[in-house]
Amino acid sequence: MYNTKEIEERWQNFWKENKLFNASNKSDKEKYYLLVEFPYPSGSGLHVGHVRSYTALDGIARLKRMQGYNVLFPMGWDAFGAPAEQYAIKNHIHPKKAVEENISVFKSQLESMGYSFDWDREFSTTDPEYYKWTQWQFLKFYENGLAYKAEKEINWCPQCKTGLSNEDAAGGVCERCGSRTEKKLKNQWILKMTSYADRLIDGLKDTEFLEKIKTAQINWIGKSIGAEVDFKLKDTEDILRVFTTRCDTLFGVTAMVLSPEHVYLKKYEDRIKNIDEVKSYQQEAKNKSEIERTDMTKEKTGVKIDGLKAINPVNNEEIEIWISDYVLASYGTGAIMTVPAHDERDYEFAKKFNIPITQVIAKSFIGEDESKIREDKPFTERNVVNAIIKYPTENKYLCVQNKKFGWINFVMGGIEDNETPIDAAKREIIEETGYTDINIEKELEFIYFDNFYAAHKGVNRHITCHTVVGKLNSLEEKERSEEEKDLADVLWIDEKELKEKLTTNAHKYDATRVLNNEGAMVEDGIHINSGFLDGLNKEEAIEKMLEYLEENNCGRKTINYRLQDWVFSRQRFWGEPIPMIHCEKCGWVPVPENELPVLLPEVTAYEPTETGESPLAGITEWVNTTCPKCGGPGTRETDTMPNWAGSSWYWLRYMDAKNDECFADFDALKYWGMVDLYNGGMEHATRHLLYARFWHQFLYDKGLVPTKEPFKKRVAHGMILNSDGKKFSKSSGNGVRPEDMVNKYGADALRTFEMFIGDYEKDASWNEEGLKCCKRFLDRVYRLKDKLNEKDTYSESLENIINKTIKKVTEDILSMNFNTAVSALMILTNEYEKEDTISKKDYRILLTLLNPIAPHITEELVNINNLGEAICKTKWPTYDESKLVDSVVTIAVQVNGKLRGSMEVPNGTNNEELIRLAKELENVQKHLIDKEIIKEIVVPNKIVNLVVK
RNA sequence: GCGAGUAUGGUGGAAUAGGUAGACACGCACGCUUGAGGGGCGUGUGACUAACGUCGUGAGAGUUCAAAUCUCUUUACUCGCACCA
Repeated sequence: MYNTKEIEERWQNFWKENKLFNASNKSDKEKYYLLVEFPYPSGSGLHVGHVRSYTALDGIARLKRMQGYNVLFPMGWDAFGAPAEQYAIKNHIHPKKAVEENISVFKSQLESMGYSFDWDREFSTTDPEYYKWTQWQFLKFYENGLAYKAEKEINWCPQCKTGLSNEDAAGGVCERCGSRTEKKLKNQWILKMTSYADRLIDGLKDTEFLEKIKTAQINWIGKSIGAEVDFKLKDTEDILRVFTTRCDTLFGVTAMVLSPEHVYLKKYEDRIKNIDEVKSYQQEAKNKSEIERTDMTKEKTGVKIDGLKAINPVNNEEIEIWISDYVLASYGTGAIMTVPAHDERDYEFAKKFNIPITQVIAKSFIGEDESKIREDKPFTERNVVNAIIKYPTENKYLCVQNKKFGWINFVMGGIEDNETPIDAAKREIIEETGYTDINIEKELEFIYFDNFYAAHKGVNRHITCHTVVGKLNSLEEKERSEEEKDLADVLWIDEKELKEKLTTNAHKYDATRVLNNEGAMVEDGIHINSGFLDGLNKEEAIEKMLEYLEENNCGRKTINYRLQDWVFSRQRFWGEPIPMIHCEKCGWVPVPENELPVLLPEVTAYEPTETGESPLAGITEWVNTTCPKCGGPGTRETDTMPNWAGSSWYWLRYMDAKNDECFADFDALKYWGMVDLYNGGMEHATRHLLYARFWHQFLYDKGLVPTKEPFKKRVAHGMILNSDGKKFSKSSGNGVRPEDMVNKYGADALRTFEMFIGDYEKDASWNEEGLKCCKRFLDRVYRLKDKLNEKDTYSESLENIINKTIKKVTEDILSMNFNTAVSALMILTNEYEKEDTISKKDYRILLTLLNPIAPHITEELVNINNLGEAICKTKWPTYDESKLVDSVVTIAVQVNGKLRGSMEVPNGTNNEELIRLAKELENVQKHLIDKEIIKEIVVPNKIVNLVVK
């Protein structure tokens, strides 16, 4: 019928020759900046996943251009980094050469898809003209004290022989090669990203990122507000500083725990009597992989330090100090105070090593239910025990039901002065239920408070509850007193029903604690055993404790972040050289700006070295240089930047890509401002976006860019999965190559299909049948040319649907609901097919609306049918509001909310008339017989509902 | 464990200021076209029922004249973070 290849090439050349998609930096038009993450030009070529997001934004770009915007829609290459280097090593070609080849494949693939990129602004992060400015910006960080060199334990991948950021080595596995990472000390360049932590959170307010992206970033930064507390180290001048979010629990501290890397272990080596044991534990921790260390299912380990003790600043108690690998060196101060009563991990540790557990917070049900007390009666204090007793053989629990009020609860009663809670429980069980063969196993560790009106004594009880747990060995019993029999019935309640049937929240709480076998008491409550904090709730207690700590100079309010500074060094060849020179006399000296870029030297071997140094370290003629400051001998930094560096400012370069005076002219930066819409994968929601925002915020602070934030709106496309719903992977060899699909069905069909495949934000499974159907749809559009008549106005019968479709397609594309936009165009096509003939204008409007998604075939059809100027040179259509209204509407008629009929009426028929007509419907009348209408509900133009009785 | 999200026919998915659930497709069935295949065209297609009807948006409650949509509870799956003190 038609040759897609021929048509596509013709129009791609037409766009190129006429430079139709080049954005101008000077224009009266309103600007619109669309950005897709620039690809990594890998050896495997373009993926169907790329096609999805590029087509989506291309559609928006084409539509916006036709709407009269000056659209910037650029493309470039993120070509530095380990994968390009690995690829080069594997295929024995220079990375530069490999990158060039890959880029040319990628570019021709992109061009064959018909994307409307402004190729005049293309660049690669590996171009010296680009990385000159990446280096220049690094120097700005350095000048402002935000780049520093530090000896830092890094994640080391023995396979790739390189240092990795925490991000690249998440979970103790190298992101690139999947091998286990080790820890290694290295002197690294680090960017002080943590000093922007708050800004990175606050700045989100100025963006319209997807909510889930905002939360992901906030979680990643992991801000937590707490306090530093200084414990005196007994018999020394030192203090042991810890970070805690719960300084209110300081009276519950029963141990201190240091991370195995803590500096005091070295410093006080001589005092530690069991230093050998400590050292071997440190060694063990070091040898463990990150995975083993962070495996939460494993049991806690640790060693008590014999010879060091800490002093609790609130009560001067001496506290034992331990080391354990559950305390991380990298967070807070690398040491913690242990409050086993109220922290799960500390509880587990304490149980394992028999560390005392001191309850300092008690759950309280007081004030929860005012109806339980009588305001006119006095309060009395009482100690009470609840007995949770299991049936001898089944999962049932012993309860009693009050005959007068119906309340159900566990056996409970007061504890007399000479009794333990266990004694009291036994006595009460015998009295209340008659069972005698009782085995109390334990008393729960944590008490709680409750209150109620004790009717038989005429007083309100303020009770302190102890809970005991046990079972009956047998159902042996003795007769209960008449009084008890009158008061309550004995019930056995199944484990599953327990929480529903128990009356009070306090007893439900007890049931939960026992059934779930709960450990630490982590809920909020009232402070006890806490000196000046007793009786306070959590917030009050934290505030008061902070005051105390500050007055006594032993602590202060502090904020901690999960986010860490950005390790900016890589021991690799294929990256931007870090433009620093080391001089024996002057230390680290920046390369003068006029000597930038520091070019990568030509080398023959770029494989990483066994020593862990960058391959650059071996090239003495490159390394040896003179110190820019004193003129003496100097050596160049041989580490290179991570591949996140080049992508941390690339959107700025697009604004003025050929500038050789500066990274981009300030007027150009001002003209384009924020990226209006930035699309990329969810996998970049934290790392790339945070690095990019950090970088941009810094440039803003230095007055180098005009906006606080780089991106206004960020969206994320769903992945294209294979037909089994799994990720495409190289190893399983199930990839779909876009060029194969283009050859078979054409670029337009592939574009249309990937837009129709489903919700843009959700993952979608590849299915070639669906692609065929989209090709069929385009064929149908093509065949409509046979119905053309000579008229140049909309066909009257189609006017309404045409206007509706203009509205729908415009809104849907701009709101990224591409699937429903395609669906609307299919519906319009169906309508056209029902007509005997269609006008030129009818046809042209369909082709125009379809153009952003299928640009080649639509231009071709306009051209061969003499429908006027090329679509991409014309205005995007607007709809006529007055033509959107249907003259006749269908009204659904319901009786009691159930559909009983429908009727066609003129639009705007009044309510009385609608009700009258509705009642006349045969099927409706049937349901009105012998019924009285009590309510008539009308939603104009939609529904009539008759409520009958 | 914490955080976020998702759940609708045989399938992909439509429909949320609450208002005819299943648009548009795929698949399937039947028919027409064709020597046949492919392709095209047409009709039908949530379940149960002979039918009137009844049921139906993961499950269970609730609010309402009316719930896929709002509230509460709950299950499963996906993603992110995870011994973060």
